[in-house]
Amino acid sequence: MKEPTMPLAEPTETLSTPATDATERILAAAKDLFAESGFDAVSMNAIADRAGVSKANVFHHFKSKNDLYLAVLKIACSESHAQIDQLGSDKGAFVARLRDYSVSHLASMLQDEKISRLVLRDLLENGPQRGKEFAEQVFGENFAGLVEILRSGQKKGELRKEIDPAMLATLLIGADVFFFQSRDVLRHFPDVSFTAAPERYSAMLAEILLHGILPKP
Amino acid sequence: MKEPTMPLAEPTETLSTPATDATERILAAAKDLFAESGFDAVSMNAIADRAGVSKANVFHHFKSKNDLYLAVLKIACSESHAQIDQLGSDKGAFVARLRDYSVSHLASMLQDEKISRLVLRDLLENGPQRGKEFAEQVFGENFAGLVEILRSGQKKGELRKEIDPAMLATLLIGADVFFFQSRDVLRHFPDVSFTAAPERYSAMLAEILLHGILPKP
DNA sequence: GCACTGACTGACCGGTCGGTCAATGTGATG
DNA sequence: CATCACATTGACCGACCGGTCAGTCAGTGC
Repeated sequence: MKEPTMPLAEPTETLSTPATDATERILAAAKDLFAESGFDAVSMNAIADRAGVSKANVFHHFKSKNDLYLAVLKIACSESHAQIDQLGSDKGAFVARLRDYSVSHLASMLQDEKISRLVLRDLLENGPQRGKEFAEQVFGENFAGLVEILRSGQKKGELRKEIDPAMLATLLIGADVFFFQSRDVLRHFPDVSFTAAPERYSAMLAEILLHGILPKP
Repeated sequence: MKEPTMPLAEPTETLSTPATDATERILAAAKDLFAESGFDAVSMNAIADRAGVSKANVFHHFKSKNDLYLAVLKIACSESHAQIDQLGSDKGAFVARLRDYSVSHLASMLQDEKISRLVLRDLLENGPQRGKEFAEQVFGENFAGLVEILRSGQKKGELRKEIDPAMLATLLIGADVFFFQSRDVLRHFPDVSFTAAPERYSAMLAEILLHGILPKP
């Protein structure tokens, strides 16, 4: 926990860097630590140390620990939202779209692990609602978008009528979330061979689901 | 957080109850609180209060907070293990077995919510390994048992050869874990209709998977 | 020169944390 | 009754928590 690193990042930039330099360093440090260990397990001292500022300065830029956490979560949610937006491309056949969604969704989760962990932790924790609103909105739009894709496919007859789109969406997202959460554990099991190859996991997932989804095999 | 409840549970039993009365009350209180809020967010004072004893007495029966947590987790794991053992009944056809497993597994998770939350939290947390060994063992045996069922079904030709048993097992367990974790969130989504009916969720899950699994639809 | 501002800091606050300890009560054994 | 083992307790400790505060300092406008 002792990291007095980066006392001064780039001394040559002291004039060119904006006044918000410290604020951004604090946000970055908080993002890392909150994502890694959660709200309770991170102290303002630790954040200040990693950001290279004093604890009092953190309170100068953010009125409370909760405020800082909300700021971090808001940024994470907006970044998450941006990634999700470019997921539902309307091109191609339904099967291709679903395969694409499966691969892209998991890949985007793994791409910025910190953000995913941050949002997921806040969303699935049942403690005091800190910023559950933001996280739930992101998750909700993600979910609704997927349901929409499935429903449109269902109307065109590319998805069996008996299938509940919300159930299938839950299964798709749940499979990705579970992979994200448990890959470190699954890695220890001899039977599991896909923990290091998420794209293979996505492909197998789509394969299993499709052959139960397609109306005519 | 103020619950001075049960100062004396049953005063008539003071003699009939064994000397380990306090120990059991401490374990019960710790189980509840740890399952509800996790290790860090629970103080020894809170546990002592709920158990109706002094904090010093808790330290008399358990040498440290970590020790108490491990004791709770050990019990939870053994109970979890007992429930899992009666899951893999060898009777019936493969399809029925898989349907049965899907329903029973989720039901057993929901039956003792505290235990499930406790084990899952410890297992999926990436912080310091408190008792990850125990939780991982339980989860591992659960997983291995399911893989075994699937493999035997595959040998008899009741499961497509292209299917990776470990992948299918991950999907089955992951679907249940995700449902368990996110049902409070999913409940807020208008498209979702199964949050209050886990047996319907299990049935739909089996339905989707089977029609992709069965070699001849 | 001077007033003003915002970034920044070390020292400090009340409170809670996990953990310790000497003292007291109690029940069984002799 | 004396003794011993053990359950139980309130008082206490140092460490750390989130948060506050008085004050330093560099830059800016007049």
